[in-house]
Amino acid sequence: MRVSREEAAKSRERIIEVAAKMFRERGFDGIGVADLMKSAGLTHGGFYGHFASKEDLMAQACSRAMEGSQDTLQQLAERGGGNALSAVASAYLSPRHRDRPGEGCVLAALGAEAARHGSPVRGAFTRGVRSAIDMLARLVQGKSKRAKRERALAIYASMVGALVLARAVDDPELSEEVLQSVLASIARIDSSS
Amino acid sequence: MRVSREEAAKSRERIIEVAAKMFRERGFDGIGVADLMKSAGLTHGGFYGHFASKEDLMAQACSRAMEGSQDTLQQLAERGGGNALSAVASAYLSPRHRDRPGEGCVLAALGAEAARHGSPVRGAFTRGVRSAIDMLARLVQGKSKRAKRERALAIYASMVGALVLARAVDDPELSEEVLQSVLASIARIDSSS
DNA sequence: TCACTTAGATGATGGTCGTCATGTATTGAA
DNA sequence: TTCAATACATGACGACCATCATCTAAGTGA
Repeated sequence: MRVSREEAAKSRERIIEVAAKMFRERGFDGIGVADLMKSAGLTHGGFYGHFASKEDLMAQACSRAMEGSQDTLQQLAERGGGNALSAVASAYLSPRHRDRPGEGCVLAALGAEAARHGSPVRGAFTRGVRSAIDMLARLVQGKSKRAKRERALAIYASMVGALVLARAVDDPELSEEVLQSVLASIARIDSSS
Repeated sequence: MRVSREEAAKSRERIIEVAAKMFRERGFDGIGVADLMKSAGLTHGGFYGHFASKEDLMAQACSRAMEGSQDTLQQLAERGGGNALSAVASAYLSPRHRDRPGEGCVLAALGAEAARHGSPVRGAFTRGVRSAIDMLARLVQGKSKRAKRERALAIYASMVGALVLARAVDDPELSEEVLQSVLASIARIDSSS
């Protein structure tokens, strides 16, 4: 059942896209190659024609997911106008984001697991973190470039941590409180001078 | 090979202790029941005499790890004297903590994975988060109890997020920068009125 | 049009996993 | 001292896993 070059490229994209979503939803170990391929409308056999290994796909899926998040945040920032940081932060710290890990931040969903993997995966995360920091640094207030960057890092860390906490916790009220408190704190960090 | 009640209780403790460490190091899916039991000096057969399932052990191991972290932070706070928060934060955000997940914060190591599990595991996390917040709220400055708690939550989230970022990232310099920036930010949050 | 290439399907490999049934030796109670 | 209870060992189970060999049918370049 051969398909055209074009179709094959589309298949490859579909696999990466599906993987980017399902890894975030279920974790790297929570979904197997065969199920991934089935979700992309294929059987497991063709997998190793597209990717060197599952870890190879993991790295590519993480890169893809990072790019997606980057685009989303960029759009939020542009639409947010004068209050770009607050637009970004309140979308990131929304119940909607908390409840849809498959479309959300890769760091919050897979950061801890990524730490246990090799260079390809970690490299994707490193690039993603760098560009997120750069983007946030453009949105925060601050006297110097240095101060802005430091603030951006602190804000990014608190957003990621808040999402991890809000997801791990069983009590909806506590979960909500985490999101709200960190949102308030970010506003305070940004407006302090 | 039967053993005294006392010995059996010790075995049980050993299994929980080993699991608390290895789950944090390798993730819930990264270590199997058989290997866990071998690390505790036993064979896999006795496992289901002590625990109802692997998930049952996961929950108990997380509770145990939470208690351990709580004790560690408590000691740091007491020894830190007037600067208790800074003592806690700089230990939490140290390279040592980053590089030893097996003895460190469960939230940072397993929070994202825990979100994909059932009530027993999530419940352990909920209790752990609550007591960490309560402890931090006693260390931070603030006008009201309410303000202290909000600050404690924000600080906790930023610490957890910073550790996740610092571990996920491949570049040692960037990793160090994350820890330092968040440490500085926490000091600023605490001293701002 | 024909030969070559190749995307993807089928199926098998050896390994690991959680879980449970059974055996056995020792403890703890009568 | 005897006997039931039980902590742990051995071993097996069915399910799943990543990976690869092989086959096929259809696209591609000549």
